[in-house]
Amino acid sequence: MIIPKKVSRPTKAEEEKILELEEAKKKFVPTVALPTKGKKIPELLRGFRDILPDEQPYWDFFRDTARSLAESYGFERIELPILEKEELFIRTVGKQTDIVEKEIYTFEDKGGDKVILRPEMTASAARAYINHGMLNLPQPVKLWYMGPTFRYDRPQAGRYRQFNQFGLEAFGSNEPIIDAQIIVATFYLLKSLGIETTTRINSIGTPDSRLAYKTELAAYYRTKKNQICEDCKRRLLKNPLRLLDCKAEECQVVKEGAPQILDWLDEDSKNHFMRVLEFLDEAGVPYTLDPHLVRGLDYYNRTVFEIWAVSDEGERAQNALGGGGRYDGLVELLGGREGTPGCGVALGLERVVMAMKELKIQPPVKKIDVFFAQLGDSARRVGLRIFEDFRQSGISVREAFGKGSLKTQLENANKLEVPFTLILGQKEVLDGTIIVRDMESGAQEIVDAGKIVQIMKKKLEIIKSLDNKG
RNA sequence: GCGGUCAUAGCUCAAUGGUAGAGCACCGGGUUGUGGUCCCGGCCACACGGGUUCAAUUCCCGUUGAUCGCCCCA
Repeated sequence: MIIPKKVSRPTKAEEEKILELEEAKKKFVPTVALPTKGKKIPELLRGFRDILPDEQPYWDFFRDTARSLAESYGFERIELPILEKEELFIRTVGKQTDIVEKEIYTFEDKGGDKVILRPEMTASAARAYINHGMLNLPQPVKLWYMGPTFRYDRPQAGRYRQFNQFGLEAFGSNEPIIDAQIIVATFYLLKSLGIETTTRINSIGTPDSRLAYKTELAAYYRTKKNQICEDCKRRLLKNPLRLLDCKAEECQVVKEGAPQILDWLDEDSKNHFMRVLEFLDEAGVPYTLDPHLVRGLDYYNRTVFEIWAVSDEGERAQNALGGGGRYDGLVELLGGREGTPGCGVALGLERVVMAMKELKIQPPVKKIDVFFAQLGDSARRVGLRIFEDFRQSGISVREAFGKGSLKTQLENANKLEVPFTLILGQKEVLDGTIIVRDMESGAQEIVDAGKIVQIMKKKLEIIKSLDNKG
């Protein structure tokens, strides 16, 4: 026997009535959006994300490590505006680059200025160097920065439209040791976080030699046009330097016979590069020579490099953690003193955090010392003051004033893995006492509420000294 | 900007052409004020829009988003 299941669905007439009602609602309550059948939930912009509390330990770990490391290498913090004049980046990053051609957020502000959400920070740093006459400071001027940057790119793992960069910049010295120091500092920064890296490095010489090489390379590839893949045919027209990056099998033979950029370097650049490598050898920092490495920003010259995580599973990492190089023409290009050299690196923080997670690196967690549990309003009132006493004496304390039952509060305390919970009820308030519960053993003692901070201080010290021994 | 894959609770995953289940998480309870285990209950979802159909979470199309590759980069 087949029993058709009854499906309730409004009839035409009913449907019309519903529509009518909804229209009426709109008219009567014009300021309030009424939830209808399709709930409208606010959505994030594509490529943007929230960094939630549970991810913050990774970020704190990075921030703390980066700050102390940068400063121990003599870099000083600079904060740069998020919005800059569009022109700044078109001139420096390069009009033809993908970053400027398709990835920048630009708009006109109310005053009619063409502004841009910064796609990177090196240009801003150079601008600041000029604006504030930093050429009068002892050179090199070494700066570090951290903050959000924006590129309107297609989002992917480790690639967002708003992402955070950390960077080091050194202006005013063309010594190869500066290039090396920046690479070394970056290496040790990531190492301190538990990420082993290797640096792919190359030299692209001066703009002139680079151009000459590019022409030569294109000429070579043009003679082999029928042996290369479709992608490469496109690259040949658009960005010949990228030809050397091709992974297609049919292109490998052609690639091997291609001219090498190192052969086209001028003597000074070649020398400079050799000395950078010598310094890296001396520092014991691993690197791989990568004659195919080119960078997409116009301002680079001589040394260019990328930082890659070394992973056990071979080449799983798709993205470099960071990159950088020398930009000797940048300051002058922006109208600063002729011949002011510079060199820097930038790390993509989302990528660093991603690497930490993949490598299962545990960031240090800030431990809570004491949980304060309360029962009833009088206990809460006293609790507020006790909480403040603890906070001011540097003991980290957590509470759950919003909770009523002791059971729930102890559950919270348990999840936080605190060593001690303080329990304050009606009775204790009247007696001027407070219960101290050892969460591991469950042992409790009743102590004088007036001395609670000193008592807990002692107990915590004992625990800490035991931890250090064990 | 181009191509492939995908979209079910806060998370991880089921099932189904007849409007959906679990585990974890969250909230509450297992008699008076005691956690880590256990038991009970509650909350919460078919991304959005359209089409085919008596009926769509399921099939088709579009949108949005994620993901992988290209491009590029951090």
